[in-house]
Amino acid sequence: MASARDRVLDAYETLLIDHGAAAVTLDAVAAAAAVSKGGLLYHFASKDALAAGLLDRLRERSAADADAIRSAPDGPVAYYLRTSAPGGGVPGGVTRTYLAVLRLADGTTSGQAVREALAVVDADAFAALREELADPVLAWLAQLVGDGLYLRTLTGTPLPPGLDVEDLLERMRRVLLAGTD
Amino acid sequence: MASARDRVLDAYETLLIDHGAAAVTLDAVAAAAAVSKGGLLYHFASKDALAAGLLDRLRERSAADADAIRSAPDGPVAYYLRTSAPGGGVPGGVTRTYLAVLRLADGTTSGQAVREALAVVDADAFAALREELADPVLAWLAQLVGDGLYLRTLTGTPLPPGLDVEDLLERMRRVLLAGTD
DNA sequence: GAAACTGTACCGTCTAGACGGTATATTAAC
DNA sequence: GTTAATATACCGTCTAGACGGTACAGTTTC
Repeated sequence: MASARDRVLDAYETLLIDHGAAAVTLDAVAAAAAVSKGGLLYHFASKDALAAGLLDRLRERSAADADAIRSAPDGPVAYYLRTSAPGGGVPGGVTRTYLAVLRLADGTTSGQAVREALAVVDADAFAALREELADPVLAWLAQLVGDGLYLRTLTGTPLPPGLDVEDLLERMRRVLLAGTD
Repeated sequence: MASARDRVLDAYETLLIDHGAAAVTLDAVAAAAAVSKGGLLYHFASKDALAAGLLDRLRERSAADADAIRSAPDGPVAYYLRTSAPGGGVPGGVTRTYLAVLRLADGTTSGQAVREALAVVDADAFAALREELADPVLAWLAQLVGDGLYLRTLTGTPLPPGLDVEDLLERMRRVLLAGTD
């Protein structure tokens, strides 16, 4: 069994993604992590500290993902789009943490810290995409497409009927090749 | 002065966008709308009814926007991207309502209704974009770029340095023209 | 005179966080 | 080498405050 601290963060992510920020109470997180409320507060002294812990995890995983994206066999763009897409069941790793953090992106209290963490992740991804695409506008375009997919994953909006991510990838490849002329 | 009902919905939007869903209490909405709590509850019998009222407004404005997008001088794509972009100060109209509703898109209670409303708006936009772009993959691509901009607006993530929406638009025009061959 | 409010007082529920307690492992004292 | 002290990792309960919603009597607007 994973450490209690990790289990708490996992449960926090799950609750954020599946039931939204409103459903996230300390009691609910503790119950989902199979930890007592006292135990939870031992590891994270407050709800804000819990959020800060998730941001730390996001930064860690984003940094670790930077290596994966650079060494992806199909290239950064394909990797980025595939991991952003709603299909493929429950996302894991950075994507999961990223989606959970998006749910925290209110304008409230620690909202500033959330925005800064998201900005770092986006900047990392942009840098990784630029390794494949020298043209910054094209890299930005590719990233925005991926972000659009993220938004759909976040809201649960279905894909247009008859289309899937591979169609999109194929077209993106053509667009990007043509753009590098 | 606008009708109290409209002022309540305006205040609700503002609170959602500027301070997040957590800050939205009935008291806060009433105060921001310069309406008594009793008056608020006269128009919207519960918090759920208030959310439902915002979804109604979103559907109305989305339908009204369908006309605007079709008759946009630069074409649907340019219109969609420009109104999605974070720049240009506080957004108004559909964009504003859409961003507010995104903040409601938790996995909770009325989350199902929210997702359905967002799906309708997205389907409307997709249909409008397809009037300019016969190829569904290209239309989807254009929409995803716009949605990526929405996500940035939502999270307040800054644009990549040295780039703006017009750079993106110019590149999109080239991509889309090349794609229609 | 009805519709559209205002203003206030109140209730029940939920929640964050405080707090005190427990079990065990490690270290220090003698 | 055993006793004492300390640190770590929790558990379970309690409380003060916030929030949604009710109730209702009065006031303005048309």
